Amino acid sequence: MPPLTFWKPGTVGPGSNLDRASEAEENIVSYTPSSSLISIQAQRERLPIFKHREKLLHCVEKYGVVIVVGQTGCGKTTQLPQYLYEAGWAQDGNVIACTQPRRVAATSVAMRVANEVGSMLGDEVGYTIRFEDVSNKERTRIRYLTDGMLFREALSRPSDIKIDEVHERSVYTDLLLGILKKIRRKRPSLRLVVSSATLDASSLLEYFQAGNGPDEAIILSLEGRMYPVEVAYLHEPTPDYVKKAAEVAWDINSRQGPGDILIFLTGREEIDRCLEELAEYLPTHKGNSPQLMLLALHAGLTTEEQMRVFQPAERGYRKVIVATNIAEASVTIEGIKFVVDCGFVKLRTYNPTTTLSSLAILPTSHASAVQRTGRAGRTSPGICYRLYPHSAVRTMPRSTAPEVTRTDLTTPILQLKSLGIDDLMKFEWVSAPPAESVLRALEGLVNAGMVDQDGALTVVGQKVAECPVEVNIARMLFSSKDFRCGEEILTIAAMTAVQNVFVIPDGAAGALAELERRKFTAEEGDHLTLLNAYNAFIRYGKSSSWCKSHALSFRAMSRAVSIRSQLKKYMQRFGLPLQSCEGDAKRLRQCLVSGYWRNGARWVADGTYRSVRGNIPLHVHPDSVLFTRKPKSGWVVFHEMEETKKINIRILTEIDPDWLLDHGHRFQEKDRS
DNA sequence: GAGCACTGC
Repeated sequence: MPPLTFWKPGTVGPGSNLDRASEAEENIVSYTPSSSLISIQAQRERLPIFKHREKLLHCVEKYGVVIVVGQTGCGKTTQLPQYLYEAGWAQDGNVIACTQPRRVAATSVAMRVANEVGSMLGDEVGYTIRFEDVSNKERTRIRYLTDGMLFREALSRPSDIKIDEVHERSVYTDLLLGILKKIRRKRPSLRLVVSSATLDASSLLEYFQAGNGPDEAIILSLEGRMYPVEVAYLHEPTPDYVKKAAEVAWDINSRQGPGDILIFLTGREEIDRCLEELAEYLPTHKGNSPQLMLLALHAGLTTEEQMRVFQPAERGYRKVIVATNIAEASVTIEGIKFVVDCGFVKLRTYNPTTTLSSLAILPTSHASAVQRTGRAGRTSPGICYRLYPHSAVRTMPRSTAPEVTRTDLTTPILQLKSLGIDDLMKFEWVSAPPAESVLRALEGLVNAGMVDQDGALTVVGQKVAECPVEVNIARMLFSSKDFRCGEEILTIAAMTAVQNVFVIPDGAAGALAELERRKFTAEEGDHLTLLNAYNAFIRYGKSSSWCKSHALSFRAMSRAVSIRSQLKKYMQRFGLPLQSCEGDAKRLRQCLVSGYWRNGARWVADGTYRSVRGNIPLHVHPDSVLFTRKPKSGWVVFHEMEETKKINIRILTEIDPDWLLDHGHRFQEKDRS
């Protein structure tokens, strides 16, 4: 193949005249390897953050909110809570709560800190995530938890310090920041330490100062410890970044020294195509460069397949990992020296006018690009190849719009209501969602009987707010009492909450898996098919090898078991009976309609459906058992719809259209206007 | 007629 000529001259290789990215954090050095030979205390003191200990404590003393800006690896997650603990902030029954965006982060950090403090996990140092509470009400002083979990506990178990990892602005991060600002007005003794990316720090500062004065908050910058990463750009935009990514990876392999390659693309389809492109290069391999070990990484893979990316390459091999955004923050792979970034990401957006959510491929934000670049500098200096021209950087958004501005707010609004925040227009959002999203959510809640006409939470609304499921699913759980099918609805609720239940590989194995899946197929549709799969999983002893031979994801099935048992506790608490419908699928389907009545759809001659809410063609997702079949009645309800290239509906069940009428009158009045 | 980025309760 021809040598790559599209890079700016000399951008590749050390000492070159590099077209560097401007952001300072890409050029930070000073790395001290930790050694097991030195004491824990000595190791802690070697961390870059240690120099800032006194200053930090001084700030926490003086300001209500301290916004900490620091790099991954500077020690803020493990050290800050300990500094606060050592300085006495966890006395008199107070707890230092530290939130993490993900479950694995909360547990692994808690383990490390427990070790450093010399505590048993769950004693002085503990963690709380869904399904697992390894903490002690009396003794735990430092508690790591997911932000969703802290939000859920928000007003019931007050803590005195909260540390937040807010780079990834999940809905719960935003809700938490909003209510914590409010709580601080009532309880000024509560301290808040918020860790943020450089780009967001000043807007967070303004947010907390607004209405509270300049002494409310301060920004504190910490030094990180990353290796420098050079950044190279294309001269011209590329018409096909998938092909280009493969070309660049092959070029790196023939021209650069050792080090693994990580390629960022947007989805499974692109990943597979890129791997095919790379495979075509393999026969042209020349003796003096390493062989390539090609690996995919996305959430749809089994745990086993995901683990392969962590295994070091064999001698004479170089790993090329082609990944989705999962590798940007959720998963960290050591030994990556070269990053190839396509500059795009698949993002969910929400249109409140149509209540349609879309999955679109959009340019990454600047913050995201920096994060991807940093993946090349974790263990040694690296190079990041951005598959777009330098000029494109200016047109990129500074950071990704927070999730709260691009999602359905039905559940979050219900939860805010249950926390006593009634005047939603006055709620101080860090980033305000579109007013229409808030109105739509309220409207939906009124229609579902969760909120009354005056905007007050109803009795059932208060209960549903506590349930960790979507509102329509919660409605089914409650009406299962009338249809005497609590057992089955509980299972269905759990199964619809997990993703990637059926594992369908490509090629011949995929056809076999398809056959396996048909064994669970229920005439009535996908909900009952999921029910069959779950019951079979239980019947065959929740075995992982059984899952494997029946094309089911053991991970997904096990999660469904956990969710089901959690939801069961809520049903018992609310006095909902756990009756079985004894095979009466009609009752069960009627119960589904009680939750999904807004998602009714009619089959039309071309094989698509039309929603009761509009006349747009809805396409059946190919995973559905109704993909190839017309329902006898011509009507279905569906779990969700999403726009990609077309509008797809997923998880369908055939119904009698008359069942919709009981619910329909409400919708006629409200939604059509 | 053919496809799901990623979390979290």
